[in-house]
Amino acid sequence: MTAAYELVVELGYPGLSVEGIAARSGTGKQTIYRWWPSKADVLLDALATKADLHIPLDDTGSWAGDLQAFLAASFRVGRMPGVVHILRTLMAQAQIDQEFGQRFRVGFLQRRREALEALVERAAARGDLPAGRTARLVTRVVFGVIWYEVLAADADAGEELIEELVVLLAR
Amino acid sequence: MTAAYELVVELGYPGLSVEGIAARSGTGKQTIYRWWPSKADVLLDALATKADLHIPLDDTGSWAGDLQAFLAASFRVGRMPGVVHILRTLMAQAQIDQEFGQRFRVGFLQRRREALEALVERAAARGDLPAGRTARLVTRVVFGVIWYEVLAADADAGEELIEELVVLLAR
Amino acid sequence: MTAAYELVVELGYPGLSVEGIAARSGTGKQTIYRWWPSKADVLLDALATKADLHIPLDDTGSWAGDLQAFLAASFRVGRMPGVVHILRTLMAQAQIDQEFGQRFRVGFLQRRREALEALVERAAARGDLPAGRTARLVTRVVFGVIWYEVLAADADAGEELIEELVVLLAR
Amino acid sequence: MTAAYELVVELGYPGLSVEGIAARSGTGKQTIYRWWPSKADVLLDALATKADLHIPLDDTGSWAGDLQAFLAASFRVGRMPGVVHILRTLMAQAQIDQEFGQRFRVGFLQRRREALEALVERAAARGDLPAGRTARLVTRVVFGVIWYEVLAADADAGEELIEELVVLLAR
DNA sequence: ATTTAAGCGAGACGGTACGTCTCGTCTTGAA
DNA sequence: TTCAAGACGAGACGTACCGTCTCGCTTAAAT
Repeated sequence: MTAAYELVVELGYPGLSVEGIAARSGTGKQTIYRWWPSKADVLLDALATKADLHIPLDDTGSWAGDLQAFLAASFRVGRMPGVVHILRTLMAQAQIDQEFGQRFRVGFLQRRREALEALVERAAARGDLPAGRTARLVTRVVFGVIWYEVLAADADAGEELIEELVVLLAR
Repeated sequence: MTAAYELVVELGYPGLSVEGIAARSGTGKQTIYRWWPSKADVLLDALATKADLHIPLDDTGSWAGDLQAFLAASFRVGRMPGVVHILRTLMAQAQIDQEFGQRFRVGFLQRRREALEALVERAAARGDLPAGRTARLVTRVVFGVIWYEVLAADADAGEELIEELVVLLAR
Repeated sequence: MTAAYELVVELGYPGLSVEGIAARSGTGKQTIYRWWPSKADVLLDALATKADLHIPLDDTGSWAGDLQAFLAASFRVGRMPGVVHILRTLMAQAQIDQEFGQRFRVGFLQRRREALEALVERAAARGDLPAGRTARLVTRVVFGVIWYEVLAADADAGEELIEELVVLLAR
Repeated sequence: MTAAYELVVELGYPGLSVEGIAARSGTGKQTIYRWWPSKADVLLDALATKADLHIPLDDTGSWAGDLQAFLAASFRVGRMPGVVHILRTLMAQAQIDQEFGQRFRVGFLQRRREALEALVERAAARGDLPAGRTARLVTRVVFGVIWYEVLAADADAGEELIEELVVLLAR
């Protein structure tokens, strides 16, 4: 079901209406309102279902390796068709719709931040985290760069950015 | 005129309608459409008019000092009432409305990026830019962190983040 | 069960929904659809059950007396709380819902017409029916006046109308 | 404009929706809501516009003649295609929708009643009104019979009913 | 005593229409 | 000639019910 909405999204637009989702998926509008509080939440579920957003947290043996893997996986997901478009839409809705914003921040953004924080803590425990790289700084820089890329960039980021970030944050 | 819209915005909402702006400012809707292609552009103008977004590019003598000044000024602007709300709304609209997105990226985001790039170039010319801090990396990190703060943060950033960033990017 | 719906009606409105009836009576919607083809039919049954609509056809010895008794009984029923409201609703539904209209006309209106016709025939047999008072004319006039009272009147009819009708139709 | 809705009505049903009226007439829904408080009021206007409901009140010289003319004109209007259907729908809505009911009773039913009352008064002044035919009784009987015919009859009334009524009410 | 089946309450489902809202365009009337 | 005021066509919003459709659960009869 969510898969169907995904399609709507890919073709889709901010001319995406609950009306349209219902028509496309062959359901009534009420059914959608029964399960999701807003169309942004449908999108969020669709994103989670369709694009498996799992970012690997396997121990590569070093902080540099872990960070490199994390960034590479993140950019790989972003290269899937439609994903960037959905991410933009979700972040936009989170600004516009207070309540969805809350859900999005807690259920999505914070969760990802925690994943990265776990990596940072592992590095700290391992002892190969350079000085001054607090979990807070690292998450802000990493997710800041990623989201800025998604929301504000005119050109694709490419591999060099990953490399530069790894050098910056892991020496 | 733009000043009046500002007020609308501060009181305002994403329940901000062209209808409402016109009523509040005592003009007809048509008059607004004559001057701005969308209500987001009104907001953008209002932001430029009301909140002087000038970021000082005066030479403080060192890259660390320049960066520190730049960041401090940026966060100071963000602490003005309503500004963060407007920035969020503009970025959201830029995702939703393709054409405004183009104008916003070129006329606003890129312009600020160029300001910071000028600082980086000055540092490079001066010779006190640490290795690996390309203009591209620095702008992405700085604006990434700022925008992430604006769009995604649950708590205020505070001064420490500035300090950490300066240390990170300027040794 | 029908008694419960009656209550719904008395409190009720044309904001009367099958959903509401089911909730109020503590049953499922399906159960109602199992027994009645539409909510109007529920109302019709409720009317028959709750308000005993029996109109006395006992021989009073004269056509004038019979007619007087018939009219008095009819108006008495109409003065029961809720009955007029239900009658209005039923007649309205009969106009809107073709199939219920059929059932209502045959099973309710016609039945009552036949009762009055029997009275007219008794009068004719007795020989005290004034000239020109055919069964058809009498039923149309009597039920016409009653229903016009129910559907269109702004003020209550009162006793004088009965008297005038008796004089008109029975000399 | 109202003429267009008339068409909707003639094809129409209680499957008549504001949505449908708007689509058919090439307007937006809001425009309809701007001008009429409910779709029943649209119908009422359409009836007044399309079917000229003027009932002649010319003096025929006698009460019997006046009444005969009034009844004949009324039945003639009722024989126009669609008119009976609309009348039924309006009366039904008047029962269901309190506020429209008020408007319908005062602006339509009462107005017609007054027209007939004028005839009765003329007859009284002329002196050829039989005893016992008060204005109230006559209007109730005449409109009662007409509306009963419209709302409850299974077969058409025909001319004999007019004749019988004239005899009954004008000797 | 166990099975079978009917009827039940509950309520999700695909739909339709509601009346409200805002959009961006078009039309007036006064200054 | 300009512009405020606001009507207009369009169409999405979220709500309310419609009538149909499973679901388990409870009886009650038939085995």
